[in-house]
Amino acid sequence: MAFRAFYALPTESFRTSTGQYTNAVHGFTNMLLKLIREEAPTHIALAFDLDTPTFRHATYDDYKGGREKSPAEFAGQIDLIKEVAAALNIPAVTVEGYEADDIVATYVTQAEAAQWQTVIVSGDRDALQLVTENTHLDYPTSGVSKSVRLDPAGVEAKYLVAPAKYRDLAALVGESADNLPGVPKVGPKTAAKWLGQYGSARGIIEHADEIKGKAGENLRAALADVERNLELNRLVTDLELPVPLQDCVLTAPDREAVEPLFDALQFNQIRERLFDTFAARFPGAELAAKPTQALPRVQVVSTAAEFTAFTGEHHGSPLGLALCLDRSGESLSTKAKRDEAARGAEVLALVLVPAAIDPETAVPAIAVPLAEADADLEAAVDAWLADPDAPQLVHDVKDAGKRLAWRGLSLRGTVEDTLLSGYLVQPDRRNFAFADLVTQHLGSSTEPADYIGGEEFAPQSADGAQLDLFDQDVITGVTQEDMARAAVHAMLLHPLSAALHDELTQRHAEKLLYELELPLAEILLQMELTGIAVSRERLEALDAEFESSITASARAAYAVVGHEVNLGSPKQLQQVLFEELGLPTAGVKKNKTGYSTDVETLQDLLVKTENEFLVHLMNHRDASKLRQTVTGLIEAVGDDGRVHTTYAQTVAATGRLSSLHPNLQNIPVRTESGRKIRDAFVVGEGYQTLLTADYSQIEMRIMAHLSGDQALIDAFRAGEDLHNFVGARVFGVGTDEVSAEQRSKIKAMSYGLVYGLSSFGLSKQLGIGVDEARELMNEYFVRFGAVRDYLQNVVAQAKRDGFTSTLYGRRRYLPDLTSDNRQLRQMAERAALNAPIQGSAADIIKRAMIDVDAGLREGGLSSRVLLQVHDELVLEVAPGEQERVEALVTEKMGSAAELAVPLDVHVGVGESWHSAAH
DNA sequence: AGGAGGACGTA
DNA sequence: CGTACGTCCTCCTA
Repeated sequence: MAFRAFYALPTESFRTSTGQYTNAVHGFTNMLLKLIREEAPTHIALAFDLDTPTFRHATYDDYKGGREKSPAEFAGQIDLIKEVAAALNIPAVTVEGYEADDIVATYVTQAEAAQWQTVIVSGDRDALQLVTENTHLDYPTSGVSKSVRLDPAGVEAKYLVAPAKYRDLAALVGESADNLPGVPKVGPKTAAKWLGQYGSARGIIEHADEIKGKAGENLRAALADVERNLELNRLVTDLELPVPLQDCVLTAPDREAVEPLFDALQFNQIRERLFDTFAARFPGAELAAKPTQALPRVQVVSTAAEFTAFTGEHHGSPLGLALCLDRSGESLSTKAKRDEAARGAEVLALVLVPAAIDPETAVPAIAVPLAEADADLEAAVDAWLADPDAPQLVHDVKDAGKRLAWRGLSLRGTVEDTLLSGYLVQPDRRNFAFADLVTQHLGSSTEPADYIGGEEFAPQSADGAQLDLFDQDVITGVTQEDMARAAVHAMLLHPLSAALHDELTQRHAEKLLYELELPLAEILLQMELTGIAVSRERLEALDAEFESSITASARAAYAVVGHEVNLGSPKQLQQVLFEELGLPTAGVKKNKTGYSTDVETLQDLLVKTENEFLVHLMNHRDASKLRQTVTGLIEAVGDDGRVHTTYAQTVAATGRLSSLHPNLQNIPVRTESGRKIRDAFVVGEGYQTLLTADYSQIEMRIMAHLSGDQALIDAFRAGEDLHNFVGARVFGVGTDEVSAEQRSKIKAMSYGLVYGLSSFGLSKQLGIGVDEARELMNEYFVRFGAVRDYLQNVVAQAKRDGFTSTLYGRRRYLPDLTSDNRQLRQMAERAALNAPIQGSAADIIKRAMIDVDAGLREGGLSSRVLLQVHDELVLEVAPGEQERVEALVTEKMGSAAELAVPLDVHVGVGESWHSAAH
């Protein structure tokens, strides 16, 4: 069952911050609680195998042979399950030399004798032989959550024989899981037929001579196997058990035993379920989860006076702020539409809750129905939101700020954002939903019911009248439940932000939050709201251009093969390339579906065969990809003629931003036709020009700084062409004698090093031998030895600490560095190599964005930052400000960090993104 | 309808 | 067997 739980749940989602996987523990514990809840057993025991040999191994060397070693992620989870069992006072029984099944068989036999009702829960078919009228088997059908309950009739219906004869059937058929071969070509049906005729396996063996045909021959040849199987699959029913059956009484667990273990396992939701389960089973026991704070009464305010009275009372101390959003899009048919609706959902109401809730006070917390607010109330709310001395706690300030901005409200003065602090604490997490952070960091739930103590949530109107439950007209579109959820959310922001603040303090990351991420969120919000202007005409012209290119190359491709084929389908392409056209498959790389059809493969094939189809296919790929980008952009143009991306500030584990809806960080630039797309990003109405500013070779500079390699530092200080400089030293020639080919090799290697490139990878990329690549790397490291020392040291240090750090102290945790799985470990090593470099670059440009933004404000300039593309900023320059902005951006970006080498910034201006960059 | 897999765009 | 991302398409399954 533990193994089943392991395979049923994703390892990635169940991992503690120390790197221990817990998915099997989680699934198993869950299954156990469900059993206790639904079966209400009086007695319970768990049986485990040991990893030492059993008497069956002594009989048959290859017993259970050929099994794969259990995955590294499973390691330790059985022991943890045993610890869970111990905390719950449930015996976890093992017997030296025997298997779990034998333990089960012994208990069941004793229970039978006492005429108990018993349920066996096991995924091992050997248990089928134990089923009787009083002993049933829960046999899992998928994962650990679904199973069938088998009684004797059920066994017979499913396995064609009565439980008592199942052993005989299995002996004939064989059991692959135990590496026990049976009679060849004899499956359950034949075996069952024979058993019907001769009564038992013994009877069949005695009458083996009478059985006709091929099956009979096979049987006679396999008699020894059948005999052996019969011996091995008989379960032992008279073991000496360390815990007698009558001692396996289910009792209430000790909270003191459960809490520290579940803390260590970082199980929070399941912990509540556990206490609920046992509280229901043992009403007297003091088990219920710690009582949670009551939800405050929430007063719905409808006048500016009520609002300012409340906020005035709490002036200077932070209020938890939560929004009620329009949820009408939730019923849309597809996920894509629902997601889009959710992104654009309006704010209908906001709820404010103070840190200390005084139940005696007339107004402990308030809800403000924006949808119904009059101008005065709206103005009062805006004044409060924008007041820097009226601090708020928020989860996802950028999102909240954007939704408020859509209704003309500006959010300033947010002092804590639990999304951002959650990210800094665990940067590799993908999901920072508020409810998940609460369960993880506070161990409590966000369900309103848990805070209302069984009473219905009952907000009041100003005159103290209780508002009608489920009266959705109280606040337009907002139900009582919505409000209750928002109130819980706003209330929990206080303890959650405190808990996260503590964790940030422990890892010295407060500055990252307060001086980097939080101020940046405000800038990103403005960038998203502003968007970047595009020329619809240019985009549409490109769309048409790429479309005709697609049509032409498709037609030409069809002509070569003689029929139409979906060129966008790798599956159909495999058929055409390797079967119809008969292109050589030797050396072609494979993926899960067969031979790869990626560009690299197509290029290789083209060199080998010069088949024209490949050219048309690649042209088709290029044009399709470009068209996708263009169509996506056209669809994304807003009513203001601008494209508004959203920056994800808590996605990239290294500290980078990512861009989505649409992604403006992957607009083509490498090819000529791709660059035309950048020409469609233009300066907006009322502005003079676009300006791009990018760091040159920032990651290499960071590597020079972090490694302290004097040769590399000198290269940057000399201001020479980096790759020529490095090439000159590696190849032992003058700086101006480095050939173009040498330069490109050096360039590939320099960048590759930042990613943990191997000599194999380098050889593949450069199309040279592995030896030559290794030689090249050796030569490089002879000249730049401190780089090698640094890279090795980063990994070693990360292995000791469990995390890497950037220049600004941003951490990335890499538990896989100590994995037994070589592939996982090596991936983690490369990530460890890269994270400080990529992450420091991310820190630096974030710092620069804040400084540039501040500089623009202080200088009274109305130019603004529009985009960030990892090492590049795109600004929109107001008339007459170009010179000052150029100087400002160059200065602020150049001074964002003090490195051992200069930070070079390249600035360009132009009416489009493309022309500004060239 | 939704997920997996493949492919490919950026730094 | 080079890091970090997001999006699109096709194909398959529920």
